[in-house]
Amino acid sequence: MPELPEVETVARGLQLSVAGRTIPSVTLGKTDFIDDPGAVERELPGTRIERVERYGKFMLLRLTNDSESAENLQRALLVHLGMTGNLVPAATTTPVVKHTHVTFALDDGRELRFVDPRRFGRMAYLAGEALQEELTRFGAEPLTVTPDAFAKRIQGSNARIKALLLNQSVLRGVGNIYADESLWKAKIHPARKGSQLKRDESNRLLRELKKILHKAIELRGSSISDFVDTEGYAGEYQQHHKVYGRDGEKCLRCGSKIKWMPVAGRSSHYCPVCQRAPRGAGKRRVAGKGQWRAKISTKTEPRRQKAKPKWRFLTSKA
DNA sequence: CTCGATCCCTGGACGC
DNA sequence: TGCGTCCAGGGATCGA
Repeated sequence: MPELPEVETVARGLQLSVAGRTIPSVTLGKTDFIDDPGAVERELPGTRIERVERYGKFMLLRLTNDSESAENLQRALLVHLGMTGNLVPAATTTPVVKHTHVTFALDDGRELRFVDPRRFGRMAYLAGEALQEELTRFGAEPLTVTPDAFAKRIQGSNARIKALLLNQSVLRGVGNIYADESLWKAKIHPARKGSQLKRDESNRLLRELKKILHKAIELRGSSISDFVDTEGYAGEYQQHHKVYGRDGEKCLRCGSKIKWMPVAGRSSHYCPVCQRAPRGAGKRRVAGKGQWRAKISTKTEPRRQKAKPKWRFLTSKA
């Protein structure tokens, strides 16, 4: 599942493989994950992929056309890989795998294919102010944020630290795996409130998060299900996970049993001894009863049907 | 402000 | 073997 290191891996691969190429044409399959499919079909042909960057968990394909200088990169294709998405360069003779939803022809005869079985990925063509506006919705880049800025965002909130790490408007790029791993390394319980973290804890957390992200990038990310880089190789960081997916196994630091609890709607893996729980953690108030009950999952009822709101990059006001 | 619940989606794991 | 069911999870939205 692509988080910052996986997206960085793919972006670097694409920078080497497709930067500089022009897109003669675009072919769309299913489009329900595209903000404005018409814009992609209309605007992409004839543009050049100037460079490929990572922005949080997004990839930015910076585009130019003939009349623009490469310095004026006011157009971009934003691609979010969701959980199962990937952008893969391929020869046209390479068989098209199932769930290939977008094909960008390239001027060297190859294709860039967007494949995403679950279609949790997102794609949008944005230009000018809309592009700028979209990018400002996101928080700081984890690899470069200063300890001061990080502490300010964390300590200024009563939300739980796990939720803050996952919140893309606080930090951009951190997902469930690297949140759990960095909290374990920094010995901070996921349910601690941001405002309750001491400055040295906030510093430690950021330091460990950066180290983990760098190491994971070095190892081309974590391949949990079927993540592969641009050349088809799996990442290796999953072999270094200390808590993620290890519930029931022994803590590699103290030998206690790794536990699991839902925090911020996501499974959180932690060591109950190394990462001391805040007061009241693991309990919640049951509405109307005035009782406390263990928070361990009461599984949800069967869902009802509901109209599907079309996903938008920008909060639509029209 | 912060929370949980719900929805999107499909493949893989698991139970019978 | 072949069903059905549950689950994973990033992110938007909505109501509490």
